[in-house]
Amino acid sequence: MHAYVHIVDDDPSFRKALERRLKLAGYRVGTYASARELLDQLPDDGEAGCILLDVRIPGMSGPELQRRLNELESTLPIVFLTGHADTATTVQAIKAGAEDFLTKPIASEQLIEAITRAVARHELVRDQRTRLDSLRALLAKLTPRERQVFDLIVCGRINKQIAHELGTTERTIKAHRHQVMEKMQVQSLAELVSIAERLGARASGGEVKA
Amino acid sequence: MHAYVHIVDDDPSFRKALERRLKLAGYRVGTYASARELLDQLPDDGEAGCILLDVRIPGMSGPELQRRLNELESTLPIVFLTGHADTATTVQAIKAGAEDFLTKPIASEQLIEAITRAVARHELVRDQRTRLDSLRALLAKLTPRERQVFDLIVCGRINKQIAHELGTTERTIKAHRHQVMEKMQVQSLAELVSIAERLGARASGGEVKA
DNA sequence: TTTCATATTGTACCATGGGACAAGAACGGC
DNA sequence: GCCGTTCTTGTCCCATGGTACAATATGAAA
Repeated sequence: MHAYVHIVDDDPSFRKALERRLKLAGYRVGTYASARELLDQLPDDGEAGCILLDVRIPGMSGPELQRRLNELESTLPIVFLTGHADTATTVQAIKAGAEDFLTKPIASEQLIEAITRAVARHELVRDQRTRLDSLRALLAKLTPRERQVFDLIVCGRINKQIAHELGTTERTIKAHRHQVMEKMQVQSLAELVSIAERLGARASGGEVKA
Repeated sequence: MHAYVHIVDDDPSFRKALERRLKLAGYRVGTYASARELLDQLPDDGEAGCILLDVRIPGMSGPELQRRLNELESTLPIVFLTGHADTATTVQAIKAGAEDFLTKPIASEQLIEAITRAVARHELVRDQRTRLDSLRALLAKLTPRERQVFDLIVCGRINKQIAHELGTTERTIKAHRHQVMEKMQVQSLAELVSIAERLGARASGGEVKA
């Protein structure tokens, strides 16, 4: 495996030591002295890996970096690694999605274990993300009108109703509907609804607004 | 609000003090000296509330009780409240879904805040659970045959294919299909697929096994 | 044995979805 | 002005879904 571990810590000697340990374990390693540094050369979500992050670092703190990465929709799991763990910070970090929260000094064995878990999870969420992105890309290719029709279709409306709601004819809706099925690359209504559900792009609507 | 707070702690004086504090704040309170005690008179998930749980209690530990409650599919959020918080335990508890992890002594303000959050979340998950249970109940009312048809319908198969796969006629499938729509209380295929997605009871199947 | 739930099947008939074949109108960019 | 995209609409025809009206068969339960 060629998983990439990104170490963010302000202590150069600690970074070096960790880097050596991890490279021996077969990981590729990137080191960063600050949150800023990591953000500037943002690691590629595309390859499996994780972030080893100190809580208290100069400038942007570990948890702040975590929040920033979440905003950027990074999928890289974060393993916190800190000398001084207070409960509130720990709770916050895990709630915010951190994969783990470890305290220095840490036994290699434990560290590797945590990294292995993190990398494994990354592969899962990364794949999941990729699939969703593909679907989102398809959806984005719909024209505004097609998107309207899409929404009504997955709400269970029939062509006649859609035509009425959009102030056009059934024939027109059939045309749009055809385009929607084509662009979304599905053969059945079931698949279309399934996609809508997974994208959260449905209004469940059983009720027809009279 | 009449939210119910369930206190599990082996220290009688602490329980009493906490009980007083919370009753003054307008909560209804149940106290338990051990995990066993709480499990024996399992609180009703139906009314909003949460559990205040000490980590180190005689017999079953806090985290063990948490695991047990998860197995029992309890929706009551757990707020851990302990004198001695080690990082590993904290991480585990939050990962296992605990709402919060606080340390004694705790200021009333902070405690109430955590409880308020926990109760609010409980109302959400409880409602969510109720909705899912209703759907599951509907699904459970399908006969084995109807369930087979349901599965194939939400995979996007058409009657003809379903009939072939189940070794029967299209007409029969129409009958079952009618029953399925009736029992699941839906008017459209879209709704049916939506339900299947939410219950995780679908095989996404776009591919027809030739 | 009778009764009920389940599974099965048939014949019409109508509503809806969807494709083939064709084409007009509005709008923005080259 | 010409071209491409989008939105629009029509007719004909067939496939599929859905319902009404009926009926048979099997197995378990009363």
